[in-house]
Amino acid sequence: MARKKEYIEKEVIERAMNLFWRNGFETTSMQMLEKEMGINKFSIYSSFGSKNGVFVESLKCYKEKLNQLIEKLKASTKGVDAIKEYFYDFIEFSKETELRKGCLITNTANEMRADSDQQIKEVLSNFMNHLEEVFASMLRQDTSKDEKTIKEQTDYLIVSMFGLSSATRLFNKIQLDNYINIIFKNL
Amino acid sequence: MARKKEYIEKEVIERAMNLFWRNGFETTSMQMLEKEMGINKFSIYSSFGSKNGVFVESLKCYKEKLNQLIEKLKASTKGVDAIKEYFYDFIEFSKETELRKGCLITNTANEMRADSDQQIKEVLSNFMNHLEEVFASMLRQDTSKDEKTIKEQTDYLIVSMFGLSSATRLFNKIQLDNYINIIFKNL
DNA sequence: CTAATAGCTAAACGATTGTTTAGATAACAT
DNA sequence: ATGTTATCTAAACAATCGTTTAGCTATTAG
Repeated sequence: MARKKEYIEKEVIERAMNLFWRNGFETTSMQMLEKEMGINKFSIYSSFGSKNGVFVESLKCYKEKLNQLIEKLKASTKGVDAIKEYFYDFIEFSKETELRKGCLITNTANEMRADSDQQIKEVLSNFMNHLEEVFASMLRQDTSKDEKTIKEQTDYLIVSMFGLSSATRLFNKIQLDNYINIIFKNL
Repeated sequence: MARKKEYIEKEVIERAMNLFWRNGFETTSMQMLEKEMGINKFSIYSSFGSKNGVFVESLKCYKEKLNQLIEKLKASTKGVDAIKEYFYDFIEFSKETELRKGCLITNTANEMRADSDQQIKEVLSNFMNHLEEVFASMLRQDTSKDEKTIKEQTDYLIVSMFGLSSATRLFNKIQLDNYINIIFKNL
């Protein structure tokens, strides 16, 4: 028929994702996206519809990457110790030489306001629910725990993930280690 | 000499602070500030110099309010239990009927980027250091703890505060209670 | 080779950003 | 009462925001 795309959508979205990860949604402009994605505004809009569209795809891309860690977690039989390993895996995953990025999901949750985009909110809450289930099923590997304890500890771990995400952006390695060590003393 | 100001700077800053607290720095525009503070852009600029200036004063105002909780904490002799009380006091403090605001300090820390304003960064790190010292001195009330343990547990509590701040914005009362209960299980 | 068409470049869109300025208003010292 | 001057209102500033459009380019089908 006609001309072919000179870029691969998966590739340019990965670049966009890294930019959003570093700078957040509000601070990232279309101008910055053009430069980082290496394609024109027209191409961005024809592929993804809007800045929000680029962001939603970026979130999906991030979730896919994070899902590799979660799959490893799910495959383990080490119960709560596997969750501790996941925390360390996450630190390694979110580390960057120049800048501490934290977790794109929790960064976005922190950036969220009452009137923020509904679609993005749903992506976030779906992810949180999924992670919650995985944590719970890992905790249940210790059959001595009753469901009330499972619920309590799951809530504790989810909030701890938020603390850890902020921590990877703001604090040093020693402080992170101290944090993680004590988190799992309590379980 | 001439005309007098028709507003009190402390009062309009408190209104600005509440707006920043609800919406964050980036999302809050001068237009919104005008409306919320009830004064003209000209007045804002002549009193505070810039949007950044308004924000820095808002942070100071927030710190003053939070400092009331911290003073109560410092006055206590209940050691780690006093810190737990501080966590609950903070939840009460940051609660709002319509919207969950979290902590302005940690919200701002989460919004911070590599190229963000230096003055704001300093206000944040000063506060973090102060809170760290207070937590440490409360933990030292238990004389059986060595300094290594004090350092570990202080780092843990600081990061936990970040988790709690995000949590007050995103999660419900039950989840918060579960979180706080386990945080203090074996400190 | 030619016609059709999707993707490209680049300029422009209106709206809003933070900031400044010109002129009207009002309170003080004399 | 009057002149001085700080504060007010309101309009305008350049820059940037996310988004759209017009026209050139290049690929493919016939």
